[in-house]
Amino acid sequence: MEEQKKRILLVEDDPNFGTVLKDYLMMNDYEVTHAKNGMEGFEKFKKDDFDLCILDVMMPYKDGFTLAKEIRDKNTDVPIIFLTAKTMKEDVLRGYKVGADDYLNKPFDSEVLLMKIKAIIQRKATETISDSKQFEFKIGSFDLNSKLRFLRFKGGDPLKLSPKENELLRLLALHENDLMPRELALTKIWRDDNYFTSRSMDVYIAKLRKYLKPDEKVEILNIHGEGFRLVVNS
Amino acid sequence: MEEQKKRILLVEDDPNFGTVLKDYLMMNDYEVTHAKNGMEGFEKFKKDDFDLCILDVMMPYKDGFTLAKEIRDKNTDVPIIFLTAKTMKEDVLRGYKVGADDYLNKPFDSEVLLMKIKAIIQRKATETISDSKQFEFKIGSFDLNSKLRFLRFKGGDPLKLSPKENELLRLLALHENDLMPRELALTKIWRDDNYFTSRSMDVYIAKLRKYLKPDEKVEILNIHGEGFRLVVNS
DNA sequence: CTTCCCTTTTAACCTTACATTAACAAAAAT
DNA sequence: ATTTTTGTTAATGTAAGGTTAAAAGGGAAG
Repeated sequence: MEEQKKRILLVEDDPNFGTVLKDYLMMNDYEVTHAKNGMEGFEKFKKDDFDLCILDVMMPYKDGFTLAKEIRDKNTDVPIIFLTAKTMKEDVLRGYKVGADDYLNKPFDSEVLLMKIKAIIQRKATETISDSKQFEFKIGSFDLNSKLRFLRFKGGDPLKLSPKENELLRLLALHENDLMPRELALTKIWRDDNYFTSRSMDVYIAKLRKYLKPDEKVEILNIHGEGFRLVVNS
Repeated sequence: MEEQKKRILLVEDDPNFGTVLKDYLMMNDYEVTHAKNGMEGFEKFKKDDFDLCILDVMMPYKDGFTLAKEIRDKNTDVPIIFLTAKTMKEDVLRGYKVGADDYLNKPFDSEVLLMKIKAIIQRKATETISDSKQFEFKIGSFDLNSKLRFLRFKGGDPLKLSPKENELLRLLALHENDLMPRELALTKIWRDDNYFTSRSMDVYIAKLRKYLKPDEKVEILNIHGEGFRLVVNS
């Protein structure tokens, strides 16, 4: 059963150690983004959604704590694990202060790290209850519930949407009446922008158009070379 | 306002170390129950509600893991911290398997322990908001008593549920009409998310559907790749 | 220790759901 | 005019879920 891979942001300045760790994590089915310093780490963090951050404490320019604090300011929820050089009590305490979820002393056992990662990610998974209103949209006379993945026309029987259909329609709805760039959907939903994913997206646009036909006020327009626009005519 | 003191169950066979640790925790405003071995630990656990369990791994008669497993069977939520004699990888891994939240190697720094305790208790506190003591549910014309593990249809003869059936139905009921993520059930009930546990869960879903058949208004819907939804149609 | 019963997991087989790719048509851009 | 982009439908391959049955565990009682 292919689960969605969990995404990890790894910030580690030692290139050897960083690469080894990255490879190890990737071998264990995580999608890893490796940043070589605090600056880069923060940039990458802002660009993407991660399920976990692993931060080295000792780094030039911007140490792990400072980075963690910045990350916490943007997002109070991502779990953070610190890698500390050795048992430095101050480090550990400071880490917890900025809201770390755990720490590991180098050198550490890789299997233990894996277990911690698993435990932490699972923990977060159970916490995530519901931010309901993020997931409900009105599109003309349709109701889209993108958490339960259905589309209902005027209180009729809900039409089940596939994950991709759902995500795409949701993105369009988020940009209602505005341009939803092709590239955006491809990078956010397909996580890759190439000929095939692009054609795949077109197929999904066709499906959505079919679903939305019952309300002739709602249409998905193409903006050649740019993307699509979900419009609701009054 | 006087905060309710957090209750800790400390199971540690070394009388000296145990007493010192207990005193230290009490000095830091925790209410501590100290059990000298696994048996006693379990007895005390059953008698009271605790916010956290700290278990020594190495104990005569009943080691920390066995105890943890018993505790987990009774309560899937209490955080557990293990104290391991030294960095024994096997211990650590085994600990996580039975659902530990963390572990500490002896000798450890007491301040670090305090931080961990604080972090863990806080974590649970944010998780456990409304989800407190919900053990009785109305599901269409069924009554589920998940404390006694039975399901009754319109006041008829109660059907006895197995532990897993019960837990699963309870989770579904807690999320009635909403998505109950697969991952949630697997991590909370099966404590592991892999192909086999996932298939096992499907088997249980089939069983529950059979049990719920008498009321055709009640159904368990699948949301492909996400989880299940217990719906009660009006 | 063995047997029995209850629970859970594993296996097997089948159905449904999804995403991708191909193929061809139509628009739009150059 | 012809190259690129988009529209649409259908075919294909794979993964997830439904269901039943058999195997494996585990605890209590004999």
